[in-house]
Amino acid sequence: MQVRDATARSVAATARRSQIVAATIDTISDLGYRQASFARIAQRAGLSSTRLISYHFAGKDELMRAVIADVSGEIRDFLTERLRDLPDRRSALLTYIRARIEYTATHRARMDALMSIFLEFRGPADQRGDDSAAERRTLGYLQDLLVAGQRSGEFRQFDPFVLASTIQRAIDSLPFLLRTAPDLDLDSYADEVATLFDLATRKTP
Amino acid sequence: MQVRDATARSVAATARRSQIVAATIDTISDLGYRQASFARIAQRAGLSSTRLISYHFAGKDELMRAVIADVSGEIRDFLTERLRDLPDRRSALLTYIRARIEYTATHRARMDALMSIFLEFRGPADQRGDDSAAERRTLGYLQDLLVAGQRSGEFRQFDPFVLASTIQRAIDSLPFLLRTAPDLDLDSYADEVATLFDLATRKTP
Amino acid sequence: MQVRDATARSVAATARRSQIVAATIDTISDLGYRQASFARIAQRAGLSSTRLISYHFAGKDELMRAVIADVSGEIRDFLTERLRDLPDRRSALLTYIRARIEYTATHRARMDALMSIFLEFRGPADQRGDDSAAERRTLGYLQDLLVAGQRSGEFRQFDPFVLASTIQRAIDSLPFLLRTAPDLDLDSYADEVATLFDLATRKTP
Amino acid sequence: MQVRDATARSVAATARRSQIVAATIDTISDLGYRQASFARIAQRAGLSSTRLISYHFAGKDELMRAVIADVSGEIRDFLTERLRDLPDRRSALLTYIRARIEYTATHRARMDALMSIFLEFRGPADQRGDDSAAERRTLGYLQDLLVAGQRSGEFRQFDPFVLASTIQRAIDSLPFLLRTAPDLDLDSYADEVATLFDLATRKTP
DNA sequence: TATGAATGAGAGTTCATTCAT
DNA sequence: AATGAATGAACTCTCATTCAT
Repeated sequence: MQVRDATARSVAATARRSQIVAATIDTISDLGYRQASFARIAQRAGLSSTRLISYHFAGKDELMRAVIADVSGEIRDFLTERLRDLPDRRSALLTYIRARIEYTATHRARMDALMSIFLEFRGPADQRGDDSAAERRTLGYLQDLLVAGQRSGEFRQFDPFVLASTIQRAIDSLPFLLRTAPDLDLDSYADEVATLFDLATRKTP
Repeated sequence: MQVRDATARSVAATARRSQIVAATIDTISDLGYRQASFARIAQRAGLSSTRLISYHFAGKDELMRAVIADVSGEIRDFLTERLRDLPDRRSALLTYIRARIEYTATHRARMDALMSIFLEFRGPADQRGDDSAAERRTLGYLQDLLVAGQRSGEFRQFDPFVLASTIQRAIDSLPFLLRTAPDLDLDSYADEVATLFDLATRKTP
Repeated sequence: MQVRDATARSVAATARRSQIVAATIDTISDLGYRQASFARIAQRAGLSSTRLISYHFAGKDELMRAVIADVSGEIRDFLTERLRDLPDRRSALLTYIRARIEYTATHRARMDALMSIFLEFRGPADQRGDDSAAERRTLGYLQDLLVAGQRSGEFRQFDPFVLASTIQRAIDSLPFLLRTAPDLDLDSYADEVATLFDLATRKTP
Repeated sequence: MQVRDATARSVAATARRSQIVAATIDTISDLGYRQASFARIAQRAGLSSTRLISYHFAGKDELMRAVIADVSGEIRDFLTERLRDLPDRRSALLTYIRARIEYTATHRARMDALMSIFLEFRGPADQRGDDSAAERRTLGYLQDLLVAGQRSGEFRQFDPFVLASTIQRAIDSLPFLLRTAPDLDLDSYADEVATLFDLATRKTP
């Protein structure tokens, strides 16, 4: 019998799940999604058998969804905190960009794992429509922000979808960039990207 | 004895390799990298056994490298043709962006497969250093272009690496964007992206 | 300490056992014996863990034996009631056939489960000798009846074992027949089978 | 790559498949369907790994279908031979019954395996509609025979479906009967069953 | 009377690759 | 240039059961 009902779950079970999720994140970050088998995750978590993972998660998909929920929930909280009380859309946009980059900088493994999973799930095209909910939500936030800024006259006229996508990709791909260039100065990187999209969105004088 | 030396290869062998490479591209594009097993590729190529693939390619890696060589070679030719005789760096940048998007639009499966492979190879960090040669070459071209434009005074001062990366990602991620939005109008998409990066690079008035 | 001695069992424990037995019957009837795992039975019984089943029953075999006892006891009572005060063996035989079919018609799930278990238990030849006690008992009843009828001159001379087996199978297989033909008219089915075996057993004129 | 196309298969592959099918029949007959795992079948066939079974058969279902095809094909040939040139329907019916019983007597393991598979496949109700094709074909033959005999005036009026089912079950259950009574005299068994259904079908004088 | 957590054994299946011809 | 047969390793997942409380 497995523990599948998220509403009622014991403290011990929650702790185990967290432990497994953490091991999963580390494993994916180090070895990539494909190498992150139950066996390797169990090994890293110090578990004697993969069976315990199957016990706590209905399957690999549910485990990955748990990772997504865990990380993207944390990001949401982080962003919510940072995006509070901002005077205008331009500040919101630039803060969003900087905050996302900062989070990536300070949570490399988590972001790396999250993006690896997204890529993997997006794999067999259209097949996993529902799983990218969190992703679409974020894209939606950006798009809404851009539209609002256009309406308020802060931004020039552009296609909000294209801009939002481009911004999103620029940030989302940072974990992969960090693999090739782990010593990248992320402060100046954030400055550059913020400036880049500021220039790309502001009303041309 | 197997045929692995590219310098001396018969016509028949070359044809077989091309056939397998084409089937690989289609399979990856349709099912994603992970589902693109030798069995599925062989099936699509109409081969009775996976053995024939192993015979012509030393391993999965070599097969994927062959796909990369095939597609990125074609892209290089396409770009070389388009980027000839341009008056200035700005034209070169915008033409590069438009040309890459056009190529993606007219060769969806090829680009999808190429990007899927790049992502997969990039996976187990640092492990596949050599395989992204083609990728770095492209990034290098963009970076050189941007640096030259800055020197000539056409572009503002920015970090060429960051800009080049962002442009690259915006274009590279198009195949994945097309999975979610296959009906995207790629003409206007090209306009938007070109404008975006024009504004982001030009000297602020 | 677990409760396995049928002689002393509390009301609550008995109720739980009945609940589990009922869920087992439904599960087997719906999904077949093989799919009737503890997990699925627990789910249907509304239990949070398979542990509770293991607690009340020493193992899967004991659970199945409980189902057999439950259902075959009910059948025995039903038949005892119907077979009371019959004038001759012929009436007894025809009434037995009709009563068994009627019980099957009005207790489809129970009979389906019972027969599924019998078939499963009979599986690994000779291995489960003791479990088919109830089955042999029924066969014995039929056989005794036929022998008595032959002695009294009501039936012709035939091998009582063969006849009893054939009658038994004709009735026992009804649940499986109902899977393929759920809309079978069981009244006329009973008529046909009763007539069939009446003709097969009566003294040829 | 697996061998799945029945039309073109090498001699060696056919031999291997036959060997595996034979081992499967023995295993099922000895241990029952459930215990007949690939591991046990491989062991009995003298193969070093279960992998070879998976290589020759797409899955467990295909293996079982191969067993069904093998055995039921043989039965069909056997019956076709026996049922040739019979003067009337009554002879056909009695010959059919005797021939089926004789085949069962002389091919116990094969029939045992066949019936075990049928029962297993029939398991998850309705789910495997197509697999019992061979079964329905046989039932159809019997039913047609009975109808023809009624039209020609050889048989009394009864429901052909009920009679056919009962005859079928009486014969099909013989392998299971043989498990409990392996020393059953099958010659006299055949006599009894033939007489039984002769009386049950003939026109009452 | 009941529970959550954990377990070892085994299942079928997929994978890229190799042997011998 | 090509082939059929075979392989070992690894995969996720299910099973009934037991431990400790």
